[in-house]
Amino acid sequence: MTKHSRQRECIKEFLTNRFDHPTAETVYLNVKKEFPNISLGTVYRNLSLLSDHGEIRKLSTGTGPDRFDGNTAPHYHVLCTECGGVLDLNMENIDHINALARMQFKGEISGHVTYFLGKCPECLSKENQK
Amino acid sequence: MTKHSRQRECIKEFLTNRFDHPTAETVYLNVKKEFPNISLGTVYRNLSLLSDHGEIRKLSTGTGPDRFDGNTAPHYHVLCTECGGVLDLNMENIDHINALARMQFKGEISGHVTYFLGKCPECLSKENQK
DNA sequence: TTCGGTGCAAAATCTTTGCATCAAG
DNA sequence: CTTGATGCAAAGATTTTGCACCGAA
Repeated sequence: MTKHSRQRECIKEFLTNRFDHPTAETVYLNVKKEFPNISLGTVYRNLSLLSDHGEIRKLSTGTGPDRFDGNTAPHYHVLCTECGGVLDLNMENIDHINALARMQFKGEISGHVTYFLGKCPECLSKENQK
Repeated sequence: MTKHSRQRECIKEFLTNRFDHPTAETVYLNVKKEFPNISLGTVYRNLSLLSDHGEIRKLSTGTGPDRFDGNTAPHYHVLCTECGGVLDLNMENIDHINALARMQFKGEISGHVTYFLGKCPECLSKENQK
């Protein structure tokens, strides 16, 4: 029931080649180069659709707009508290914390959302230069 | 430099006695009973201030408005994917994951944000009644 | 031809802010 | 008095949506 769309394909491809977890606005600005008439609404619609289909991942950072990740393999992120950037973290899987949560919870635990806070290498070195 | 304010005191007290992690809107509606003229803006300003001072905690759930917790002791939460409610989880501390993150990250890790996804006991039992 | 997708603009949702006035210290 | 806090309304930021038209199957 989902038809093919060149815009959606372009959005997905863009995300697959970016590793800085861009916002919808950034995706919009870039996809606009290939589709000058595309609208932000279409970008949001496609990002939701791709995310619902598990083809991309949506990241909510608690501050500012949501970000999107073309890498759907399980991994974690670090949110830089200085520049607001989001970096990948290839740390080992920590699904064992789900079991810890289940130990005292009377409902059902299906998973968890975790991201780390800190400073990215760039902001850290700028700081040390002072 | 922070002056005392009866409104802020009331907001804090309200949060201290609620355990369902209300949104700013809910805080507003309730504090309004005591201060009929209070405005949403004042509620937001005070929630930010209290949060900055570490007197309450702000919870971003990735869906819908932020929620606030009067309990500042470290603990985790479960977000019910059915009703959207947020429940406390008194599980053991998992700060060891910060060390795991540091193992491969070249920047600085200061902490983490984690919440679990699942179904609360109420939604789970309603589901089983079908 | 059919029905999902698009562009555009308006609306919805959540939060912040400017400003005149109020009240705590 | 002085200065932070408040109430109100307007503005901001982000995301969603209605609708007429377009394009994929």
